[in-house]
Amino acid sequence: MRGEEYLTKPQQYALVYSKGSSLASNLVVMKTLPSGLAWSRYGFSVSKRVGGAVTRNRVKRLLREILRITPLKSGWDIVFIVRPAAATADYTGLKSSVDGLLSRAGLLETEGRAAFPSEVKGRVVENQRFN
RNA sequence: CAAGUAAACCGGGUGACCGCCCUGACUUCUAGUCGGGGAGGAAAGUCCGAGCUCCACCAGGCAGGAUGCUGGGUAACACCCAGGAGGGGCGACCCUACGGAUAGUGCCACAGAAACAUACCGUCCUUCCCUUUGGGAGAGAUAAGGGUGAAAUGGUGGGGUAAGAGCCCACCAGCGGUUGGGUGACCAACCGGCUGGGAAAACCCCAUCCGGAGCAAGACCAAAUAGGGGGAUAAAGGGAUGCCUGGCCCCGUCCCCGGGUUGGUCGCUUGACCCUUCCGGUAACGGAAGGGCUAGAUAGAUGGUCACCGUCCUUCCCAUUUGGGAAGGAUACAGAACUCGGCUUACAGGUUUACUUGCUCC
RNA sequence: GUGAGUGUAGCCCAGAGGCCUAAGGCGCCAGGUUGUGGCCCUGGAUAUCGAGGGUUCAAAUCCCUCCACUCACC
Repeated sequence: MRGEEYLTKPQQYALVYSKGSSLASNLVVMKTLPSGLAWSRYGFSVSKRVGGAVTRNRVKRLLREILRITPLKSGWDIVFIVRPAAATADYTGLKSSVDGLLSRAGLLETEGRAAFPSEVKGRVVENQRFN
């Protein structure tokens, strides 16, 4: 798999965990960190508490499909941490949950800029202060 | 028809759109176009056995571990097949850690006289004493009966005896021997004497087998750092990795500290492989001929959204012999990571074959 | 991938074939004490010994197979 749009190294995950800001729903927790790159990268963290190899693979495939369709704002590293409740969720449930989180963070390409430009700016400044 | 036993197998299908990984050809210039392929019977648990790679090579001993009726199969096995013995089931059939307890050491709580060599209550005989019915003391015989226990030294019946006892007899169980059958485990017949627990999933003994580490093995390329400090050493030291010994080969060095690296390619899928037919073998399996190529990711591909059809269950309606229609629900266990052979465990539902028992009809 | 370990009451734990119907501490309940509460005293309840099977006369303990969890190494 091409590494351009994905987070692959453990160090990258550790950076987002420690310095990123988080938003949560009942299915997933989203951690975001501005990367300064021209594109956005994302990754998934599905622990064994979610289920066996089959259910964990299925959750990752669903999330990959959702993020393939969804247009993202560029310049962010995003990690989705899956909660055990997502094991029984279907595609539409996960999609609404992820879309809700992304729009709350203002990372959707179309909606985000138009709806909450000021809040997005504020969030970026806040994150940079952490760095 | 019902209940069951044993084997083998399937484990959703078709279509549309949007995607992922590998690969062939073409275009061209590093992205497209057109093809081809893309999870399992357990891929799982990681419980065994191997291949492969490295540890320089070989042999022996100790320790440790594994296996444990017999014969065969296999690359090997704790697996498989066939057979024996024991046990279970009316039966088809199923189950079995199934070597050794006179090689030794230790254990068997409580109860009981006694748990390994013992005599409590008893039974019998005899001597002495108490004047008698009877009682007491002592010497001896006995292992039938009582009682305890999970277990008490063959069982049942008869004879026999002072009372008893394999003391004797018949049958049964066990042991030993002879003969016969079988490659063997073992079986059958006959004879003999009369026989003294359990536990080796307590330590152990016997027989057979086993070197260690693991694809993050290992090889190559690129990049980067150091070319340092300390110690041990020349008839010694080191190089196998539980310990020891011997041989042989290699190194002139070896160990510690410090420093660097987590990129890429190979290994990586043609293999004890799969299918068909024939031959040998009771079978596991082996041999021959012909045909086939069947996932290779690297934060880890094999997916997502729908539509229709299957299969099963429930309810209702039509029909009342099969069946037809509608609505709702269910559609399992589970995801390759070096590769095989097994074992074990999980699994909605279904198919086929052979057989057993019972009921009914001809 | 390899190796090691743990599972016993709500929690922490003892046990090492028979005296285990399982000890102890914290917690819980009831009573006493106190004007009330705490401390204290007395009594009590709470355990399919992770699950299943086997060996044994007898298993929390020995053996086998599963399940869950933890740790170590590269």
